[in-house]
Amino acid sequence: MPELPEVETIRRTLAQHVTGLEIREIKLIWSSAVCGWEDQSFEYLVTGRRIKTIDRRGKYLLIRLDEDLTLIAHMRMTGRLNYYAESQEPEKHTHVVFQLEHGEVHFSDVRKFGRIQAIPTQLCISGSSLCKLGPEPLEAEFTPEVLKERFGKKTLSLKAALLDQHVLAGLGNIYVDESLFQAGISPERGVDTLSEEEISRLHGAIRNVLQAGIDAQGTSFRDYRDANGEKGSFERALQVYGRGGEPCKLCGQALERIRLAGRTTVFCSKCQR
DNA sequence: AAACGATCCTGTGCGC
DNA sequence: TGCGCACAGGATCGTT
Repeated sequence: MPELPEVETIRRTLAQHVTGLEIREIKLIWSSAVCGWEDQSFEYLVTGRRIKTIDRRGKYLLIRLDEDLTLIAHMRMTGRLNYYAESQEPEKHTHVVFQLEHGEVHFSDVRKFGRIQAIPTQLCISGSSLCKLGPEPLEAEFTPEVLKERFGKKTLSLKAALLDQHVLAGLGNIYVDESLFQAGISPERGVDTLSEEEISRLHGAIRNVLQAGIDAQGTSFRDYRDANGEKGSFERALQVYGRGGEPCKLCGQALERIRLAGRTTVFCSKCQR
């Protein structure tokens, strides 16, 4: 499932191929995957525009086009953006094909949850759901003090808080469980029970884990691929995610597997307090 | 206001 | 071997 490290990897691999290229034609195979601005169709807005840069905010990919238009793409669980230098027949779950002046980009999604939306760039700053997102965990402005402030007066579990994109942007089920393991803190703890030292440890663990994920080009537990169709390698470094019942790599005790905040949660009840 | 559950989808993998 | 069902999960919406 693309979380921050996976979306960042897609951003980097896609940008290498498509920066500066014009979008010549859109093929909509399943039109619900895209959404235009007001009554204008997605094809009308996007066709003929040039790709300037590609940014990322949390798990959102922001494809900046000229004339101040932005494509906001979200992969949800199984979405993919693939670049092909040569024209390709769309695969079974490909919903949109962007034909560029060189090559094409295919947006595919088995579970049909991913979306691409075209909106005026200024609306990304005020007026879209993007401006409600929490801070970027890898930016210098994100400090332990900011994390504490984001938790505020909430009383919910750490698991629920860290999955909430309004608290902190970019974490999903994999990296929340991994961060909490590295910090040695139980996902069941309320956010209001952490000491200063624990907040600081959690902050450091989140940044470590996300950076390691990016360095490994993401986690390909199931469906994730980058824009070149390559898998990531971070699944080999996973300490807890997907390892319920298996021995903890630190103490050997069997890892707990519970349901928390509506998500499968794996942790070590001995190492995480 | 905060927190929780239901919803959307389809492929995978399990049990019988 | 084959069938059916639970499960996986991010964000949004509605309800408590």
